Amino acid sequence: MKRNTFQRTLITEAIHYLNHPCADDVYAYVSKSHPSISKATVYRNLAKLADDGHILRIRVPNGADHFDYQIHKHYHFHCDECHQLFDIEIPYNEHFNKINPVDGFIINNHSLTFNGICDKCHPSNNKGKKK
Amino acid sequence: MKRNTFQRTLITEAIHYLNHPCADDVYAYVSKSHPSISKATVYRNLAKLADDGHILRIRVPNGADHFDYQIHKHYHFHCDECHQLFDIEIPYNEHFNKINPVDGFIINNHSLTFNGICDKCHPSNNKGKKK
DNA sequence: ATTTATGCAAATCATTTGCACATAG
DNA sequence: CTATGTGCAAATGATTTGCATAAAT
Repeated sequence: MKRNTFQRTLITEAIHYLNHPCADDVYAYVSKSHPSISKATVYRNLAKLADDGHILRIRVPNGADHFDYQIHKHYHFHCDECHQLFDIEIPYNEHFNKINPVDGFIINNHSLTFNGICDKCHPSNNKGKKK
Repeated sequence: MKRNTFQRTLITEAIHYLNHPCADDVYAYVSKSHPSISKATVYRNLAKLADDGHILRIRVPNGADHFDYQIHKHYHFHCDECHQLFDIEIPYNEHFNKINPVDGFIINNHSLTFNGICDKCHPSNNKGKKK
C-alpha cells in the first residue's frame, strides 16, 4: 500500500511541469524547493509511478530514460545534440504489436524512436542553441 | 589510418560467428582463444568497426548495445527474458526518415524495436530456457 | 621511427540497492 | 505501532578514458 509523501507529490508535479524530463531533470527541479531530496528517492518514485501506470517511461536508445505524464503510447524524437525529447505526431501503431514475425514469439510492445537534430540545434538556426 | 591487429581480426570474426552479440559476448568469445584481450580493446574495436560502417550497432532500449555484421538497416526483437536479439522480417521503412513531424527538425534515422518473450523463454515451452 | 593500438585500472553515467532512520496511515 | 518511504553511500552494469607500453606500417 502506498503513501503520499511530500517528495512523491513534488516529483509528480515536476513531471507535469517539465517537458519529457529524465530523472536528473526531475531531481534538479525538485531540489530547488526541497534541497534535501535524494536522487534515490527520485528514481524510486519515478519507477513506482511508471509501474503503476501514472506516468510513462520512455526508454531512449542511448541516453537516460525520460518520463511523460501523457500515458497514452506515442512516439518520440530524440535530438542527438541537446538530448531533448519531443512528441511525434504519428499515431501509435497498435498493429505492430500483432505481427507474428517468428513463430512462438510474443510481442508485448514496440518502441519507435526518431533521432536527428531539432530546430534549435540545427546549424541554420542562428538564434543559438537552447539549453 | 588503421592497422590490422590480431585482436581486431578476432573481434571481427566473433561478430560473424555470434548472433547479434553484445560487447560482453564478443569479449567472452575472443577470450577463449586470446585470454589476454581486454574489454577496452573490444569496446574500442566495436566502436571503430561500427563507425566505419563495417558492422551495425544496435541500440536496445534498456540493455547493452548489440552488434550485427549485417549492415543493412533492419529491425529487431528483444527478448525481455534472455535479452537475445532476433531479426524481424519486416522491411526497413525508409519513409519514416522522410516525415516532417515538426518544422525544422532533421530526422537522421529511426529505431524500431519490438520486445516481448521469445519462443525459448515462453512458459509454454517445456524444452527449457536457452542460455 | 612514428603513429596507432593494447592492457590495465580508474573514471563516468544511469540506475539500483542495503541499511538505519523517519514518517504516513 | 508497523509497514512503507527516505537519505546516504556504496554497488552495479555498460561503456569510456588516461596512461605507459607494445606492435603495425
